This record gives sequence, structure tokens and C-alpha cells, in this order.
Amino acid sequence: MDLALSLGEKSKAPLTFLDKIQPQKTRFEKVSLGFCMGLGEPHISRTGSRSKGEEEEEEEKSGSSDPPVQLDLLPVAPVQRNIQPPSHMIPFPWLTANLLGEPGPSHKAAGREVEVNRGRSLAAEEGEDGGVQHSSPNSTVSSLIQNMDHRRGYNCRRESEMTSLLVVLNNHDQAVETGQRGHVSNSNSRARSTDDQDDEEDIINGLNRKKLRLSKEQSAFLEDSFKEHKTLNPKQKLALAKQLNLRPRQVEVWFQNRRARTKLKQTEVDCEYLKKWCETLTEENRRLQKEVQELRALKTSQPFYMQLPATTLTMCPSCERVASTATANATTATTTNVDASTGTKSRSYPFTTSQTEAQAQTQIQQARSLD
DNA sequence: ACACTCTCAAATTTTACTTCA
DNA sequence: CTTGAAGTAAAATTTGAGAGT
Repeated sequence: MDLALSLGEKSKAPLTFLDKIQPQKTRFEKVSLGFCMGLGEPHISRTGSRSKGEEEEEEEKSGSSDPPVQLDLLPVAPVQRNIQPPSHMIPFPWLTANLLGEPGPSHKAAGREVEVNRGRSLAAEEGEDGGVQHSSPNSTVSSLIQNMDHRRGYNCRRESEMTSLLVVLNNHDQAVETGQRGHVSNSNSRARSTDDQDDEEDIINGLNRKKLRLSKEQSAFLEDSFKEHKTLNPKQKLALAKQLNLRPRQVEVWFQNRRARTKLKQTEVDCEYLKKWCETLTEENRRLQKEVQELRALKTSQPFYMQLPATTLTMCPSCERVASTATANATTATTTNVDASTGTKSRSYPFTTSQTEAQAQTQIQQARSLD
């Protein structure tokens, strides 16, 4: 794919292939500043392995190659647009009104529902059938550029996006010319995987990839697969993609998102648990503070323990809470209490007022060990 | 050591879909 | 019943980092 971008006068496009473009007088030619873009049919083999002869052969099969197109976008100039039918009426929304208006092989697809999730593969088949493979570039160019901008393989960093895009494309052309299709070395471009090449093919095919909802069956299958393994190796990914008729990249993304969802859910569960635990600890702390206050009050107001009636210190083994209860009749028998919050049973351990707090604590420890 | 490829997590954006007034 | 706004879930993208070659 030959793509040239230039800012300024349209005739100053730096790429040589633009020379092939028929000089077209535009209505806006007098405007000196604009955005010029050229789009030409690739001279490259999409697989990179085919010989020039094969390419020519294919070119012959598909008929004459589309002429390169130059598009001039001007800042505030009123651009006359073709009125397009609503997208839902177009079986292939990425097709242009021009193309739909023309009788041709692509019309075979018109009126046929596209199986949504088969996007690429179906489209590829259509392309092989002489279908939509090279849709009219005119109105797809802007969306193509938009997509191109987001492509991983042509990932443009914030600075000098367009410049880097040009460099990438230039390098790409050079690589192709030297028969080195594949990796394009550029500091601003990301590493390109086979999926990226896959994506690039889609761009070449003129497919404006939309977000696709996976079918229930596909989701269920992926879920089952996710239960087996949270990550995929390349083989598994390819197999799944093939089985589900998805692109490997889609499978990869699904697993990434699935992992993220799992983690988020787990975080929410953990958060809820910690929240409850925190509430419990706060409540227990409050009770203990109260207990300490009671004991201190007891100690200061009643220095002569012997004069006091027996006090029963109650400890709940589950929450290890100690409560002092002054009883008129001290008893040595243990009583059973039920903790309303936990529903666990606890026993009351009698202490006499003659015991010091330290002694009481010792008894508590003993009681704990008994329980 | 360096460049490159691949994969992943995290954050974010985009979009299809649902709910509700 | 229709419509549009708001909300949501999920697909997709971006970015940065680490591991392996």
C-alpha cells in the first residue's frame, strides 16, 4: 500500500508514486495550505513471498489495478460529500456510496447479511471472489487513516505522528523493494507481530474494522478455554482462533481482558472482605476500650476488693472478649452464653473480687487454653 | 551490549447494548 | 410505541515493561 501524506501544498507530496497520480485540478487548488494524501495500489506482495510474476498474474486476475487516488483535505473548505445511506442499510458499512452505486462484483455481497464475527475471514473470502477486496479508496481513506493511526504496527507516538507514519511507510516501501517485507525498523514504530501484518492486510483490504460482539457460543468456548488455562501459548491461540473463526489477535485480546476482569472481580471481593474485617475490628476495639474503662473504674472506685460482691468476668472464646458483671450472688458454676453476632457459644468464668486484674488475666489465659 | 520480537498488565477509549424517563 | 440520554459491559487500543533470541 502506498500512502503519502503531506502538509502544505498538495503537489509537494514526497513519495514518488504520487507522480503516477493524474494531476487533478481541484476546486480548492488556490488554497495554499491543506492536507494532501495519496493512496495507491500496492506494488507489493501481501505475503511477501510471492514473485513479481505471481503478483502480475494476480493483478491480471483481479482486473486492472485501481489507479492511485489523491485526496486533498482542506481546513475549512466546504467539501461536497456524497450522501450515503444509513449504515444499517449497507451490508458492508465500510463500502463507499460510490462503490455501492457502481455495478460490479462487489454487488454480489449487497443485501447479504454479514456474519458479524467473521469480519475478516469472510471479507477475505469476498476479496478472493473478487468482492470487496479493494473498495473505492475515496471515502474510505479518512477512516483508513484513522485506523492506521491506531494500528499497532503503525503506532504513532504523540510527537510527529504524521512524520513518523511517513517514515514508516517509506521504510516499508524500501523494505518491499528490496524484498524484505516484514519488520520495519523505526524508533517510533512498535514491533510488528504477525497479527499486525494481519491487521495491515485488513487495511489493505479496505476493511474498517468495527468492534465485534462475540457470539454466545464463541464466548462460552473462550470461557471454557479460560478455565483450562489463563494464558495462551501461540499454538493454542492460533488453534482457538481457527476454531472460533476469529483473528488470533481477537483471541489474545479476549484473554487479556478476561484476566483483567478476573483480577478486578477478585479485587472487589478482597476489598469487601477487608471492609468487613475492618468493621469487625473496629467494633471489637470499641468493646475492648469500653472494657478497659470499666475495669479501670472498678479499680479506682473499689480499692478494697474484699468488700465487694463477687464479680463474674465473662469471656467469649470466639471473640476473646472479657466482660465484668457484678453479681449479687457469686457463683462458681459456669454459665453458657451465646454470642449474638457470631452465634457461637461461650462460657462464663467466675472470678471473685479478691482477685486482682492480673490474676483475672491469668485465669483468662488458662480458660483460653482449656477451650 | 544492542536490536528486535513477543507477551503481558494497566489504563484508557470506543462501541454495542440495555434501561428508563 | 418511539426516542434519546445515561449507564454498562466488553472489545479494542495505547503504553510501558520484561523476557527471550
